[in-house]
Amino acid sequence: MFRLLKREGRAKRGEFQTVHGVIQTPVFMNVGTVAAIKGAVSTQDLEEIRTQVELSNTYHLHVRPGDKIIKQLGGLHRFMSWDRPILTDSGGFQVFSLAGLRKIKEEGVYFNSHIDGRKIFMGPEESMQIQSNLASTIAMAFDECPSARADRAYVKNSVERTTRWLARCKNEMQRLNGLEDTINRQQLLFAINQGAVYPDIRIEHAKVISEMELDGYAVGGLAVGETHEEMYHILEETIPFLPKDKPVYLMGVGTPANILESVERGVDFFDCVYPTRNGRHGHLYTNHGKINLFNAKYELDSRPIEEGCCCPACRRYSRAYIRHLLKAKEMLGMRLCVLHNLYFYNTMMEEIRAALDAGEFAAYKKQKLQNMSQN
RNA sequence: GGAUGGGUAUGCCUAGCGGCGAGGGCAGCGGACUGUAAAUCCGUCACAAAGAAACACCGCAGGUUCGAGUCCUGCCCCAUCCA
Repeated sequence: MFRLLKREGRAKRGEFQTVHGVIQTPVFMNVGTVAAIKGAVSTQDLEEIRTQVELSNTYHLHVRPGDKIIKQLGGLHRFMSWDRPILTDSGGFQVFSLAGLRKIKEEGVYFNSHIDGRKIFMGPEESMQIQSNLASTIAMAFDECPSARADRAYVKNSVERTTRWLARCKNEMQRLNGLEDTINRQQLLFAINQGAVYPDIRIEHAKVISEMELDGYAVGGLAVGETHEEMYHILEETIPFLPKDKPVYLMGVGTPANILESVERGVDFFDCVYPTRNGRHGHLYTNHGKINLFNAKYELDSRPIEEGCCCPACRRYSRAYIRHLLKAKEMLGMRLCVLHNLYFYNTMMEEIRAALDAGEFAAYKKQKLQNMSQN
């Protein structure tokens, strides 16, 4: 399933086989929480900017339009017209991000819908059933993502519950994959390591879940308030205790620099809202650092966002024009910015893979970081 | 010429109905955002300034009052209507 092609230190170049095609790793998954990449991005756009995997969310799609409706329509792939891999997050992150709207119990989590306030219960079994209905390529285990500021006792408790939840997820997923009317009967399941910034809890949890034989292993609960150094330290401490023959997914991360540092520490999968959200907010990634197109200094700038960039925005439009679109709140402005940023991320991942293939990742990383810090 | 309604800070719009050192919105300028409750949020937006000390033309000029953006008088503009 996961084939290791090359190693450089802890960094890995691999291929992950799925029923929806092969994923070349390291990979950045493009985030489309509600089965849409915000910013009016179409499937055709994603093909053009060479997206490999799209990410959607269990909680959001359960609330609207409803996973049963998506199942009736043939699953998420058919629904959104995307035939390549899709990873669905389990709703675990919403336990964290919707903190004001939920209550955690052993059986699962009681949410109040952020759309209409109605009560929703989601536990490990429900999350698996929803993800099975969505028929994503990869399902994520239902976890709790504790805050970086949570104290040790809370985190220990929470992680132990997440482990019990993982066992339930695995059983339920096996059951669902065995059912006749399941759309994707080869749906994969990734476990999620937690433990906040406590290395011993992380390591202990990594050991326990490694023995449970999942298809991949995520590191969750990072980039939620701790420093970059703490995050890198946790990755260094934890990843060695995850299975060597399974992909490692760092959830929700991150900046281009975060990705380069994390690839070096053994991460294979990434996802982050930065390229899409920052794009919508006019913040653009370039090889010379990040620029904010809303700034007055770009008013008369007739250059593309980045010289030499082949994305749909840079091939035709100037910074001044895109700035105007953003200021005029024209949708095209956001769209072009989101496409540029996703293209930047997807292209950087291609460069990373090429560098790993060539055994030159260390040099590539150093050069890329140096370039990007110029601004 | 008459009637009515208005003129509020750096651009525009607006709250205000005797305690205002004047509230809000837009525009402008800047920032934040890491498994997306986010095309969102925050700051700034007269001058000066951490001081019981400084201090704005609320169209203009007077007046009433302890106190006026608010009330009164006159004037100047703007809008609409009528001659």
